[in-house]
Amino acid sequence: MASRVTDETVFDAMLAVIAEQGYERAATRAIADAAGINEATLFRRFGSKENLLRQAVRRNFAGFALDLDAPGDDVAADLLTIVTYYSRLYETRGGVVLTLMREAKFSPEVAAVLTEPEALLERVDAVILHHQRRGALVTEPPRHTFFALVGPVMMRSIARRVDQRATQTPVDPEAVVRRFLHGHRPDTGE
Amino acid sequence: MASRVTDETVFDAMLAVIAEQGYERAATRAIADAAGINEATLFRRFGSKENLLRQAVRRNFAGFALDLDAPGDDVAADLLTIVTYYSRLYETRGGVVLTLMREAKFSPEVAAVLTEPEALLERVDAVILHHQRRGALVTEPPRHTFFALVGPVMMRSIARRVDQRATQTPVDPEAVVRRFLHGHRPDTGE
DNA sequence: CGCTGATGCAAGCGACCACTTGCATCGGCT
DNA sequence: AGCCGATGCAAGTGGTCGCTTGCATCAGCG
Repeated sequence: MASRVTDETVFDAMLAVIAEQGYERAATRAIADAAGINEATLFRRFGSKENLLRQAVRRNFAGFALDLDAPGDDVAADLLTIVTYYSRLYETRGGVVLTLMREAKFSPEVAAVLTEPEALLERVDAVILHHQRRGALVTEPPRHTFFALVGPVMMRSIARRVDQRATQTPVDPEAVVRRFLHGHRPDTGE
Repeated sequence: MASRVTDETVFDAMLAVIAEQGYERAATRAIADAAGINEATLFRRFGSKENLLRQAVRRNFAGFALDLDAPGDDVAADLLTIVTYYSRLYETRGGVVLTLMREAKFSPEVAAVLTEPEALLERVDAVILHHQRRGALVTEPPRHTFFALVGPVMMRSIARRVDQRATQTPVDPEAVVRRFLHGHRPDTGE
């Protein structure tokens, strides 16, 4: 009874519009149109643009569960879990994620919304620390390790959206982990 | 005669405002204030916001020359040149570069301005290809190599501006290249 | 000294946008 | 059937912003 057009539809519409316009440019009118509802309805249902974003982010990234609770003896396996998660995220929602990350800098509105998904990073930190202590990874601030691991994935996602000539090939998480662990020299014993 | 406030001052002001506000939010009024001139003067001198951006970018990134014309036998040395260049760029102008890259996606105005600095990437491609053919690098699309190399640097620059808890430590280009070539396993012979 | 051209100032125009409001409509519920 | 809440529609409000304009000022140059 809530509505003929579900909230999920509106969330998807919003994320889609943000992906191609950015948050600020994403006019509530355009979001409403994309969702197939009236702009007034959108405000009656969600109150404000910020609140709509918050709900959309929450509902969308809650689904992306990262199974990281029990880091084991296998570095490669754990890193693969991480890379796979982020490459899937960037593959499906890359436009939104990057836009929001950037826009958070100057929009407290956006920043406030992003605090929730950021909690995920702490769990990643823990896993990396675990393997550093085991001696399976170079010791350095875990965020550095994280950036080195995920940076390539993320840059390809950025490039796909900026550069025409960039590869459209999706990232191969196994290759990323292998290169990360063994380096980019050919035939180094892999 | 030209003016008491130089064009360079205005360019710097614009890039500074963009770095913290983004291009769209960077109000011409705010730029003019930051430069210490009147908004009307700004338009009389530069015509439009887009043209101002173009001149600012041109003048600012022309200075960043990349010395890459003669790739040699030393992969590490050539990669170091590349990483050093980009880490310097992100260090000093990271806020602007990333913002513009992202905003280019939905603003043809910005995209048009960025075509010039993009030419640089082709020279980087050539160097990477050269070393791939020499057998010093894994063979893959050169842009992939580039992303894997520079991704970590760039992500740290992004993080510095988004995450409070991120490292403020500047990137060490030598370490980046070493890890890139040899991987993140400790003591792999290096 | 008188001209010229670049500047500052203040006001305004037109466009866009988040958000509101009043009213008619329509669907499900009792 | 009759009610009620959610919707669509259209118009509007107030704010921001790119850009313009008219006028006064001020510096350099002959």
